[in-house]
Amino acid sequence: HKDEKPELDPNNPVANWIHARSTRKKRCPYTKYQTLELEKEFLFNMYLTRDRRYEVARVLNLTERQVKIWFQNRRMKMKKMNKEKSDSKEQ
Amino acid sequence: VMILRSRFLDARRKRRNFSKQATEVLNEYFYSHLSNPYPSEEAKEELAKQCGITVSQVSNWFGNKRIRYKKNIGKFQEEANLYAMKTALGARQ
DNA sequence: TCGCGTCGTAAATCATAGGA
DNA sequence: TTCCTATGATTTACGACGCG
Repeated sequence: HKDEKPELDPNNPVANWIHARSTRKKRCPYTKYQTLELEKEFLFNMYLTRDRRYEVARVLNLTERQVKIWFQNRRMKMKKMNKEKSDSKEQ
Repeated sequence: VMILRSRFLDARRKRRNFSKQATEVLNEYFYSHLSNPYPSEEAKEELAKQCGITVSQVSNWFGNKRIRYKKNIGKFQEEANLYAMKTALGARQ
């Protein structure tokens, strides 16, 4: 499977499940300010240019990778919200 | 129609736990696929239909169930045995 | 080959439903 | 009513894979 397998015990039902690598950064909730600024930027444009990404990361004290991933996640959230909206309208 | 609509909107505002029957269906699938509890998109749609919830909610349920089960297998042992027995009895019909 | 896109998920955290 | 804990939803962070 994709992520790491910490267990090698074949009797462990969890052995073949997907597991996050131990090197993965622990999730760190962003501050209200960081989230608000990211949302404002997203409203301005759903996709970041290289320069905007650098600038947003600098101002919010996040890495460019974090900003890139935040936008990816935000687009997925928007997609999900749109789907739910259309699902509830039909039938 | 408007009643159903407003009921749905209310349900979104205030989360309700799933019905006992829905939880039953989800647990049956989970424990009978314990070595690979990752339902396909089609399976999720079928489960959603059976449970009267959305596909997203099915995904959430499996995500929560997998991590909570993994975090404390012992706590779920009794439940696991119950559904294993239920599956075994069902298979004989 | 790089680099950013989506998709599905892990794991942590949030919010609060519900029961003792 | 007042705590808790269980449960459903949301938020970060990646792995896998696609495409230009």
